[in-house]
Amino acid sequence: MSDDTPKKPRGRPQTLDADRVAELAMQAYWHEGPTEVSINALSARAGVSKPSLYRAFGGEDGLTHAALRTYAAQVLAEVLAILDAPDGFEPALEGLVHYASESPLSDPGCLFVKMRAARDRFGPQTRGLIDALADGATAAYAAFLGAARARGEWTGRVPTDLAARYLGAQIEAALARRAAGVPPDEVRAVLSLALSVLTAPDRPDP
Amino acid sequence: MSDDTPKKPRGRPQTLDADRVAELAMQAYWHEGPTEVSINALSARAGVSKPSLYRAFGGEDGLTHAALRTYAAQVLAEVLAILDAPDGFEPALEGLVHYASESPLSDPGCLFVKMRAARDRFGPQTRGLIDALADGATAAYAAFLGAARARGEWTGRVPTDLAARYLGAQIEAALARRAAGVPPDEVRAVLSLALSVLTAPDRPDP
DNA sequence: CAGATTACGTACCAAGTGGTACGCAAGTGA
DNA sequence: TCACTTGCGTACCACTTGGTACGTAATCTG
Repeated sequence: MSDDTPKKPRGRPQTLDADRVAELAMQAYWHEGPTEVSINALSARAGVSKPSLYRAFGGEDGLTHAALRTYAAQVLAEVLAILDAPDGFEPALEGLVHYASESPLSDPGCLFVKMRAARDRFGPQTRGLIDALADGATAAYAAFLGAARARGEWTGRVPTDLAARYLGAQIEAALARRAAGVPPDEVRAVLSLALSVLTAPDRPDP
Repeated sequence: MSDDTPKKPRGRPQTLDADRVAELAMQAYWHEGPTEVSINALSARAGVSKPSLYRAFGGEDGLTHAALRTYAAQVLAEVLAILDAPDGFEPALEGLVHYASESPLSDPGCLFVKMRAARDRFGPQTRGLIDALADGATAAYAAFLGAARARGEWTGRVPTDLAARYLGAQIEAALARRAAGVPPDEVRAVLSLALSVLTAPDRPDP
């Protein structure tokens, strides 16, 4: 037990900061679109030679994987934390709407949504991470709605699993429209209207 | 007055059928995604030399423009005709839902939606057509809803222009999800739920 | 000091991109 | 028949893509 021995490596010291590069790649993919940024451009912008990139990430798949991983840890986690807010159902939902429609954080859209849309342009690692994150998101939505229902804060008639998929679809659509340049207040108006299906009281049977 | 004189051209007779090529390009862009099909591949598949393509369409912009034009005349027109169906509001809406969620016509998604999403990858002609079609679609939605309201078939409380944008956004999202491989019945479920906002009777003030 | 070991970037690779120069084939008119 | 006009495709262009072979610089061990 102790492979944490900090024995020094023998050769030339490493000067490439992989985390910094991953962060930079994430920003580039996020703001300009993952299919619009080439490895050539990225290595030039990061001031790092291409072979160094390949050494650190093992190819384009590794790079996109690292970028999405960084995004998930840095942005998605924070967003999903909204759902665990202790204020209850409707404030949490309002938090989600705010994030997806008008938050500056979502002004360039959502890297995950963009990568999901271009899913089959990526390698196996990245695809796997995309799928895992997608599953995680819908699971989080389902748990959120299930808990709200259990607490009696949500009394909608829509089945929980459909509502979870619906919520995910609407958030995703809002983020896509945001990335496409639709003004925030219009995105919000449409999204709020869509989610009113969940929050609206049961309509009386005719 | 008469430039319809059918005087024969003097040189070599033209063998390239531009309409056929445009149709073929449309199919390729539609089914495989407009950014996934290169001019090289297209000219090879059409059995036509690249210079011939450039002579007929004047470059990639002209080709994508022609493809989208073909799609609009051949598919979009038919879809928008659903809105003019004489059966009234709800059947027309149901027709739209059917088209966007489960019709085999929308199995590969919608070329217009795909090109709109990749809008700034195209040249000025194509971009112009994309914008024009987008305006036309929202105008058609607004006219549809306005007419239904005037006829008293639609009594929703949502303002007409918001409802039009909402309808457009939901249809577009459904088509995008369909192209992404989401199963038809799930697309339908989500879309129906979303549109129930429009068709649902006013909820009584609490 | 002399090896051994490691990370570095220059300079390359094949393949693909959109786009075109140019010679040649196939017609028409005189 | 012969010049002229027009459409056609071979064969190229410069450039970008993802990816790598290889010489060299920088460090540790002996």
